[in-house]
Amino acid sequence: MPRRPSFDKDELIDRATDLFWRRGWAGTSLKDLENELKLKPGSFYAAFGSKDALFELALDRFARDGAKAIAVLVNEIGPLNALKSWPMLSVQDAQAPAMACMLSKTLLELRTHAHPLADQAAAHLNTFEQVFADVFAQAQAAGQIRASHDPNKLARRYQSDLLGVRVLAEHNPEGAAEIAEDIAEGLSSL
Amino acid sequence: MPRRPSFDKDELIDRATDLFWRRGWAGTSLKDLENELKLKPGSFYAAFGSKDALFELALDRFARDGAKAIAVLVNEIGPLNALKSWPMLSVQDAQAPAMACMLSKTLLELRTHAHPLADQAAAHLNTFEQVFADVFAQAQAAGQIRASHDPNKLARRYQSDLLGVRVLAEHNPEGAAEIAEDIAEGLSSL
DNA sequence: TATATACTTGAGTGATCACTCAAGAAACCC
DNA sequence: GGGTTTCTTGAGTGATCACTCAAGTATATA
Repeated sequence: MPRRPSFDKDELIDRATDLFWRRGWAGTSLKDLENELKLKPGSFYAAFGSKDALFELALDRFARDGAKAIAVLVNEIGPLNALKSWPMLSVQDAQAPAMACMLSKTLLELRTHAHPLADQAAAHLNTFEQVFADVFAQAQAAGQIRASHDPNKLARRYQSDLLGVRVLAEHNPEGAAEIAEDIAEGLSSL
Repeated sequence: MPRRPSFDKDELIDRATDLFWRRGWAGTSLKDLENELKLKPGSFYAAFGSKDALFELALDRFARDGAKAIAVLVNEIGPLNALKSWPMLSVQDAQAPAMACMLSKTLLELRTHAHPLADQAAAHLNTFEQVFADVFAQAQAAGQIRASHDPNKLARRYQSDLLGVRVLAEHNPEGAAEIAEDIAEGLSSL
């Protein structure tokens, strides 16, 4: 009996994620979303409920895709090589809407407004830290990194380095590539 | 013959800088500024011309104050100790409106909109990189860091580390303090 | 084909955005 | 104190914000 929607909701979330990542929360208007998703306001609200609800889906999508990419990389080239490659990949992804991490952009934009989406971004960042800690632990288990290091602390420093180089990449891509190389080299002496 | 303004423009710029640093560009409305600066719209526009013009003054103020603080620190405790202290000071400044650097916040918020203020922020970041390079060079001249290192590259990596730890500090102050300590320790082995 | 059940449309909501401007108030020189 | 000049005030500008909703349309079952 029901009429079926003419769009693939999943693909719409992908497109919205790109838009939000590039333009930020305040920088993306409903009109922008309507144009990008080819949805009239009524359909938009029927499908997603609100701009913030869609932004939350976009944060989840961004985090899910990132975690998946890291897992694939670990599987393909091993934990240490994955950690060494990731910074350069992050900083040189020509397809990415922005160099900086969407989570850090959201955190910086909304934290001081006490907006729930900032907490959501922070939670995802913590999850990534745990993901990195797991990969460091795997590298230790494989004898690639000395067991005396605390994988949680390595992960925290790694994430800090990653956040920094991705901010740098926004205005100095070449410099950022150099630093990404440095970060990778630094992992060799652990 | 002329009536003199009842406010100290310089002090108003300080207050505006705090507000912009905390809330960001889109997150600070004219109404916010009017409340904070106790200025009616007419006076505001007579004094500053536009929101963007004041934001530009605020970026300049932020950069000037930062450069001044670093210079004072170098003068008081020497170049290497200044570099070692700066990350922890940045991350633990209880008076600061936000942990993250105002320049990086502005860059991330406005770069993808091709807003002139993003270029302004990027230019200030480059200036800071040069300031750090000078301090590294001073540390080398004082024999505190090996001369074989390229001070420009050290400065770039240092700034990347600093940007990262200040983003981290937004949602994990304790972790950020640990990393700030790490960054300082890393400078000892140069 | 008739009917039920969605999905789609787009004009319209009040709120807020950055900003303007004309009129009034205050300070200075003579 | 008169006259000039500037500062201050605040109501008001059109534009845009996120969002609503009633009417129209398409699709599935019966």
